[in-house]
Amino acid sequence: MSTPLPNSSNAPSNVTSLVDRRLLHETVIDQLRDLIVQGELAPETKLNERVLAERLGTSRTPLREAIKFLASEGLVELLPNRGAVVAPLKPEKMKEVFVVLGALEALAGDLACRNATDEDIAEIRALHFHMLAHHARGDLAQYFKYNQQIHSRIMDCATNATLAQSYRGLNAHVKRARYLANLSRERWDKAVHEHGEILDALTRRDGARLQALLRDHLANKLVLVMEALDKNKAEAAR
Amino acid sequence: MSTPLPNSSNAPSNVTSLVDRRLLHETVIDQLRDLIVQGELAPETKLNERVLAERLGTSRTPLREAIKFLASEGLVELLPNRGAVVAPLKPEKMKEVFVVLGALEALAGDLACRNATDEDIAEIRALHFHMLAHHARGDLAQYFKYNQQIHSRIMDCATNATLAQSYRGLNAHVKRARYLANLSRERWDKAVHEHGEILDALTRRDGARLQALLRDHLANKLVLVMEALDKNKAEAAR
DNA sequence: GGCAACACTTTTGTATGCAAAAATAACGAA
DNA sequence: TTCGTTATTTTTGCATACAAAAGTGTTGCC
Repeated sequence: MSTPLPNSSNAPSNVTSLVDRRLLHETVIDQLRDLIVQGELAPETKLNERVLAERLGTSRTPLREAIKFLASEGLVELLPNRGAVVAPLKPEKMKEVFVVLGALEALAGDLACRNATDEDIAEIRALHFHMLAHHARGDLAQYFKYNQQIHSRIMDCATNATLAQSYRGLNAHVKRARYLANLSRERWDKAVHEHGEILDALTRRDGARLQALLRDHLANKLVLVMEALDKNKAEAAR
Repeated sequence: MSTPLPNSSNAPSNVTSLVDRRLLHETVIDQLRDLIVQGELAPETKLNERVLAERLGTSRTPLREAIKFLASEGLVELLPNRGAVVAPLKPEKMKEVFVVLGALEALAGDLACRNATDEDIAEIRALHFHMLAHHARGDLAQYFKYNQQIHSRIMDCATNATLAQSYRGLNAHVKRARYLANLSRERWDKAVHEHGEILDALTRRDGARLQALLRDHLANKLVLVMEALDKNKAEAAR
């Protein structure tokens, strides 16, 4: 997968190629995570080591290490003596994740109100308008992208790497459900409106208010995901 | 947890020994985590694969898988082409962890107030008195044990496995700092008093109050750990 | 003595090999 | 047919082997 820049500069050889310090099993972790989050590997898919290793152009050893890593993140489940599967998308699990995510985002919002610079907030406002543009155009994919970026920026403004990491891990689960969403225009408009309020609270640095807004925002998103999950299940049963 | 009833019936032998389904790399994960949390492997210790594998009576392959798993939990750090080290105990990191842990415990407390049965609370009260006993006796180790159990029980009462897992992961970091504590009697008494209030709030199922108490309790603990960390650093520099 | 270049050792990262467990297929009896 | 049993294949789990990188020591030069 695209060997990154095979040292095109004619630099002296003692420079231990600052580019490809990337380890194979780390790229495998990222690739595998992407496959799962993008839904390319559907929930409950069995991860056949031989096949996957070949697909990723590596051997089983780094792949197995990557699987263990992602197992700790919860994206895959380890079945003793039966390998691993992509973690199922259970409604019950989703509820749990959203509750925790709500607490983490609320915390991030509160911290962000204290720690964000005016430039940070300006940048989030810019992203917000980009998002509005894609909403107006009805471009869901781009909308999601900027939506994620906004939440991600708020998280960054909290300046708590540990918080950010916990968030990312749990958010990966939610991202998997994204493609199910199939947002109604009404819901979509509502979510956008909520984002407006979120931006306001952040601008006013009203931590308590922002906390509440983010929690609600997530609760609404949960409802959406649950509906989609139910519909999906109904279709599968049909 | 708890392998469910190891086949007490005299069933035919085709039942593949429900007891030792435990996989080697899983036991290695637990062993290694323990070594780190108990402080047997001090922060920043280089994890020599050959040596460690021998020590744990296994080969490098399962050990490396375990290391990747714990890296995702944050207990070890991966250094590209240079192996792995036990994650350092940085004050900055501790602050971060405590903030997140505060949010998670607060959430757990709130949920516990709604979901705990009266029996659950009775059991926590029992543990509380055990803890008081060990406090009275000045037995710090046993005190810590029951202290942990109480917090752990509250977490269980929240009945959110995802929350519990996030909590455990972060709490592992804190546990590592435990042996540094060197509690003054005054501080200790204060912590015990806080626990009394925590039990009260839980008994009255006052979620808002319990949240605040747990957050404060953790904030106080952070102060303690920071002092210990500073003292430790000062000694190391001397 | 200090330091740079080189050879050598150790350690990590990846691939492969092999044994045990699980999945699957083939077979036979009710 | 359907179920249960057994043989075969596949897959996993662990150990080992090999190559590349990092680490260490030595030599020679200033």
